Amino acid sequence: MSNDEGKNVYQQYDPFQYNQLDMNRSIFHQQAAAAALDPGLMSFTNFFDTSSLDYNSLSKAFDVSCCSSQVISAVDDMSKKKASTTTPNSSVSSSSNEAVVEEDSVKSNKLEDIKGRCENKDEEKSKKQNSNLSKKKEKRPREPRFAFLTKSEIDHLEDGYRWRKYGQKAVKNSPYPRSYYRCTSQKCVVKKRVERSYQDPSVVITTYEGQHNHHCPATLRGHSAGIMSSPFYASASTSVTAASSGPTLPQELFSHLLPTNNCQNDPASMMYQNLSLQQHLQMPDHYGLLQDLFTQK
DNA sequence: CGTCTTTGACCCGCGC
DNA sequence: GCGCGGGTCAAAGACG
Repeated sequence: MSNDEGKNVYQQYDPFQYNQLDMNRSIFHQQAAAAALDPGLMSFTNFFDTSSLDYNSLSKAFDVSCCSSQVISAVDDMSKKKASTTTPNSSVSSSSNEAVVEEDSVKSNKLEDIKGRCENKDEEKSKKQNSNLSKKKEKRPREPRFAFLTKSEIDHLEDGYRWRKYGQKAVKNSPYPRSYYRCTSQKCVVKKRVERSYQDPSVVITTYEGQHNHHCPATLRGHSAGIMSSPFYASASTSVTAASSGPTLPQELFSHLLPTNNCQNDPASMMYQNLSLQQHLQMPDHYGLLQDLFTQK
């Protein structure tokens, strides 16, 4: 690694500082590693296909734009909802962030409104509702959300964190249910939804909401700890240039996505080091991993 | 016994 | 106002 520029690139990201690290980036690594681990999983081949993705939005959604904690929406809730009525699971569009902010204040007003109305309800129900409302009093802004499309037989992909399933719902127009998971770590409010695409049952749609405020738990089944170390694309450093020499991929994006290479003592990590990003980009048979990303108000 | 999943009920927002 | 769909709660059961 004689390239100073590359050095700087690596120094921008320390995979062991997960409490500082936004989830967006880590999930990217995890999914990437998962894709490398399991040949049944998708690679990033079409991830970088420009047909449907704006890389500005992409980099923002992954919070790769340095220190921004705010994820700019690629798809807000309303536009997503409308799109999903016709083509659920496949909508990709963009919207203004201002509109999202505006929706915030409107909703908070509505909340107050609803709170007032609920006061008149009967005792038993109001008991429960009051507890719910009191929770909602603390105007908890919706966390940014983003989704992954992953080709996998497994519904719930290991991503390094521990999740507790708290719900499952049938999805309209789909024979496959949607599962709701919450991060088991205390004070961590990250949630994720997992559902299978009805259009392509081999594709799992995982939607993350929020950012982990803790380290990735070390007590992972199997190899996930290694995945979390994210050495996966260590050798991709040499591929970045090639990848970014493509039509649209900004090197900056890659530089933020690439982890530092300080996990060499992790055997599980080592196996990824021979996989370059370029290799993945040259696998045309693989389905695109990330196709849709969006935030909600 | 602690942790996790299952599942029916419930709440809420939205469109009609 | 009503019905629908998404999201959440929480009791009960399964599991290690």
